[in-house]
Amino acid sequence: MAADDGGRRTRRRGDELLQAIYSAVLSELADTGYGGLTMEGVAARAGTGKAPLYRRWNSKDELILDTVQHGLPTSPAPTYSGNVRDDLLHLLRRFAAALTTPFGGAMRALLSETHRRPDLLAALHDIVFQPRGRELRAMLRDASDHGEIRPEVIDSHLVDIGPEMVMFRFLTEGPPVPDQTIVSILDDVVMPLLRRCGKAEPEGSGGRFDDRQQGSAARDPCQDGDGCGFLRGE
Amino acid sequence: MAADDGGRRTRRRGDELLQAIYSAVLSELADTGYGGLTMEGVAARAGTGKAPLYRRWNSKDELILDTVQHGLPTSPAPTYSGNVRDDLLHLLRRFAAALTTPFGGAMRALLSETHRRPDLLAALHDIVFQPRGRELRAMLRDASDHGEIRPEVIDSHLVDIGPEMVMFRFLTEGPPVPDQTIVSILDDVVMPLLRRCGKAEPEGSGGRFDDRQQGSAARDPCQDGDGCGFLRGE
DNA sequence: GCCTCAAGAGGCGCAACCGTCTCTTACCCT
DNA sequence: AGGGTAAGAGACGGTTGCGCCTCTTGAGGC
Repeated sequence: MAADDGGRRTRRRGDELLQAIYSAVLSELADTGYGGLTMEGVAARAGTGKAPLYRRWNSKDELILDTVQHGLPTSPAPTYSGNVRDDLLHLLRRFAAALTTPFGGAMRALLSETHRRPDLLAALHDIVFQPRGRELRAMLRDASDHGEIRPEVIDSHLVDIGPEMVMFRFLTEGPPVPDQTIVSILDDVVMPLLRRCGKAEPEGSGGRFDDRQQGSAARDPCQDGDGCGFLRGE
Repeated sequence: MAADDGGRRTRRRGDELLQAIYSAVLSELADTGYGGLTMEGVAARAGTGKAPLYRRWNSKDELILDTVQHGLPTSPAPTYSGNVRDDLLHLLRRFAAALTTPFGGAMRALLSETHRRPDLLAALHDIVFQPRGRELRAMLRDASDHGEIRPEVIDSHLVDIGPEMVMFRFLTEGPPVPDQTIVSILDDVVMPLLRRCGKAEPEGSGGRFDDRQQGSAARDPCQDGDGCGFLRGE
């Protein structure tokens, strides 16, 4: 009955079983969505029974949260090679490729539930967004040291636009994100913003801002140094 | 039992009832998600029974698709006032405000299902993305005629970045999108890209593109004139 | 004011899933 | 080798929603 074996004779335990369950949760999320995920479906896909699930987790929500915290695939940190465009292109392509795996479907399903599950949103930020944002910024710092990009953008949200737009295209058009879309995002949006183009001064005519709380954020977000996670300030 | 009346004595018919059902569907989508939406929940929230639902639609999927096609709230088309930044700021704020209503929650729920429901994705594009993209472009054409922005960006995806980023922030942080985020998106990303900053030429060193299919798309997307819907080419 | 139609309410059988449980049996430790 | 532990499988009662149904009653046309 197991989905991924033809007639396994061995009986898995411990970490091997755990990884199979995590993998099954991601696939179930991708296939059936958050609301459609069932414990029986996870058990069947993992080739196990419900008892091992309920022995480890008390509920579906706990299982999913734990999967986010410990069962998501990891990706290697980007490194600076001397050409920041090549590095970013590689990073965006890797990201787009990852979204074609169950990881992408799971992300889609999880994002639709974040307003009902703040703990899940926090976990996504802790596990996915902020670590990858930190790695990306470390790489861009090297690029900045070589004069390839403006240093002041590194601590701004501008850095995150590339992955954000790839993710957005994934969400609204589904995988795979075409390679030419990735290249366009990089060359038409990301590189111009990172390289030379400063921020636009609001038109000289009239009041510069009609906002209440513009402060420094509207002009130079995150200049305070922290508060610049991958997708949101922390 | 009805959610929105205290003890209605009247009995609604025709369009009044239809609108109540559409509204209930949107609220249910926002509250319970796509998988969590039930016909009984819709009926209860609309203050009606299941029979009027099944009299009009054969299934849950049909009801939801029809709601997308006929029950979504409309927004006034943006007009050019002489200052494109003010107009875009107003547009983005209006969009962000709309996302705090059940419309936003419904969009979140629907987007998580688009890979399973291509018809739904197509409906979203036909009803939401493309019409609004057309209106936005019409407004920007006026701005271009006044020399406020570069004319060549109007038929590119750059135009859509503003709404896209607001939507992305909504999806990953939940409503409401802070006003300073909107202002930052506008002044740090959208206006610089629309105004003066050309696209980046890939570094002179080495091969310009290591892509297979760069063609014209990587350098000047959508210069062919069509294929530039709000969120995707058509 | 009568008559028709459909709204509002909810019962019904069916199916799926939950969370618990029992039972057998493979794995691991000593 | 033997014994404890947990994996794999699935039965169970309970709950929930589906889709269909009936029934009563208010609304609107004539």
